Amino acid sequence: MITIKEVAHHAGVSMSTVSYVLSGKRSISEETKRRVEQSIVTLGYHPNAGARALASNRSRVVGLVVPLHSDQNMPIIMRFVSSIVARARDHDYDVLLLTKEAGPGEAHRVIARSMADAIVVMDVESADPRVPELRDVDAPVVLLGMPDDHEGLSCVDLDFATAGRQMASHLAERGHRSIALIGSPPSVYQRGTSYAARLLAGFQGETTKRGLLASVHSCAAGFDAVSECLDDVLHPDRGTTGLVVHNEAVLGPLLLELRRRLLDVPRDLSVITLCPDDVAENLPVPLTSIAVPAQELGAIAVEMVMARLGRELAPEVRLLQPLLTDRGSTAAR
Amino acid sequence: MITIKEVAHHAGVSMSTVSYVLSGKRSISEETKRRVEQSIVTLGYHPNAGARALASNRSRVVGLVVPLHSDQNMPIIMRFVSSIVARARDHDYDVLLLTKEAGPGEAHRVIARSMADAIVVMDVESADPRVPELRDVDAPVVLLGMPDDHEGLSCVDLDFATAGRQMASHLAERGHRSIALIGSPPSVYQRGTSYAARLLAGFQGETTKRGLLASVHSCAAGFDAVSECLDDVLHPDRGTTGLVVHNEAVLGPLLLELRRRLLDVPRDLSVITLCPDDVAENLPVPLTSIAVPAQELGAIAVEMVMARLGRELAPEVRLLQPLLTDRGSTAAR
DNA sequence: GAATTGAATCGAAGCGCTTCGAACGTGGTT
DNA sequence: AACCACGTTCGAAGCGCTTCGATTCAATTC
Repeated sequence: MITIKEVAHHAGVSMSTVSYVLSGKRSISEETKRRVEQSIVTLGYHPNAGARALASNRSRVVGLVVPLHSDQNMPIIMRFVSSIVARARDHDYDVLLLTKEAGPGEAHRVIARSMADAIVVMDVESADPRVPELRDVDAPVVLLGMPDDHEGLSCVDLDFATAGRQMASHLAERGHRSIALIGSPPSVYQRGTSYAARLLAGFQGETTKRGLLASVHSCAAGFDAVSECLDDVLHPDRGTTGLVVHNEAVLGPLLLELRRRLLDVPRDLSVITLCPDDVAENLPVPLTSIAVPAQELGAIAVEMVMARLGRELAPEVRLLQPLLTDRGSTAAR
Repeated sequence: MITIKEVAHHAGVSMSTVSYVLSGKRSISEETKRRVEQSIVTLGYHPNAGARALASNRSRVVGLVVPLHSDQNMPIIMRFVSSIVARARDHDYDVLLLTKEAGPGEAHRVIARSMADAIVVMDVESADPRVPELRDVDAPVVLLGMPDDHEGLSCVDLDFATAGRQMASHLAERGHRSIALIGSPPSVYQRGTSYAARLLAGFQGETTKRGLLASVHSCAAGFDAVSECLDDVLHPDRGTTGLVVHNEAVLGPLLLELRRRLLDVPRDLSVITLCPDDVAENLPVPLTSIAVPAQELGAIAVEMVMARLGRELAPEVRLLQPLLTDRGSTAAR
């Protein structure tokens, strides 16, 4: 193993000079810098992370708590992970993989052992049991998702309430008077997944305000469940003409089932949804949708964490405003 | 931060004694051990990972290279990740998340810097460009998947060739004389995904040996692609009566489309597939299938890596034998 | 009773790096 | 000519841990 000492010797300078060339924390003459960099390449030097962490009190690692068993939405979780890793690497940070399933305390463990400098937590729920523990973690923590009680914690999330409102408005403005929300399976609501509840609240607030007829349906994945759900949604008594779907897993089967029933989107039924853009684009019928900006949310989480590494910064909640893309799946009536 | 020194002082022993209590590498009297452990709890001591790594030359971290942008199969990738993290934690190891997309060299970087003691690489392809680089990594490396040229490398994978053979046999033994394989989209074969090619080879070997009529179809996800593919598969000239599906994403639409065409499984068409057990169980028609033993493969990868940490061990290829579960989706004819 | 053993513990030398204060020129000020 | 300031560089003191003799002491052996 090549050490900084050998590099120093090879370049004819002291260890500290090499260190300063690497960190840029003190000015070094061009000539010396060149020589040192040359030696580093020639010898194939790689700084030892442990030694660095020990001396500098910084591991250059962020811990990421990922829900690995989550029943659904793996692809979208991966988008988050992917953007978080990429942004962290931009800051020359690595990512330590912690699992939600391993329980709380994982975050505390890696911080207490100085394995990581900060923590990002994904898939945070309304009454997430991890939240209290996270408050006690002695390092910057950023949550992806917003628990009900987020006092003293930094969070990033999509503004689901506004998204709910916006989708309801979108239909209302096109003259729909009776609309339905197809949401996640009951388990998601029971678990108190905060985003589902917030979207629902926004949706209901808006429909109430506008005096629309609104029904809400919890729907599991699977073709039979979807078909059953549609029976309910489309019951003649309701006169439903617009559909808000907040359940990615259901979109494919739903559109198929509508086709099977010879119902055209948007002629017979307007549909708007919340899902990643490329999903909305690649459905049998492209859907007007609000995007889940996984990339941006991940990037912001990393930015927030990095900003809090050096200085003491107040906790902050950042709600990304929803962005609606019209793909023509909603019609006026 | 509580250090080992403070623990030692609190317990009235030397630092080394505390260290030996923790590592168990030398015998310590019951009495002393008790006192030290008590002090550790009282003071809330957590060993500093960097210092430990520096002194012991072991980071207790394994690097895991994950394909984060992979077009498909995120859920199954997560299963692998999940089992790898869990098994690594069993060995008191943490997992550093590296992405396939960040390029090769990531593995080398973390090893050279002593950020990790070993590397596990997922989603290895036939002619994986990472393979040559991995040979030069100065640490144990285990591949999940088997590149064509795996000399000098340790690999774990399902025996896809046998799986292909086995599925063909299964249908042949039930009297099917003309069968079809529905595989992954062309991109997967072009990319040279090793498992797809191996399954195909096994399938073709077996059908040839048995003198069956066999057709092979590459099929993209999406309902239209599936429908089109079925037109081809079920063309009357072929007389296809049995279907082998090696493309998880296609299963749902496929079964739906068959239902739409009023074809009953297994009465009109026998179907057998390779996918995780719970997927096979939860389809509209439960399918007879060969399982993708993600848990086991992940666990074995970790075992292999751990076994190679201390001693020098020869590279090894381990192919898990396929396990077929009959769910009644294939009939005799 | 001296010598031998082995269990239990201690002390100190690193592991490879960062960082702080000091030192050394050099050039510009007074 | 003495002084200061500044840009560069060096030396050394840690950072918190592991590990390798060395030491101690009691139990055993001859």
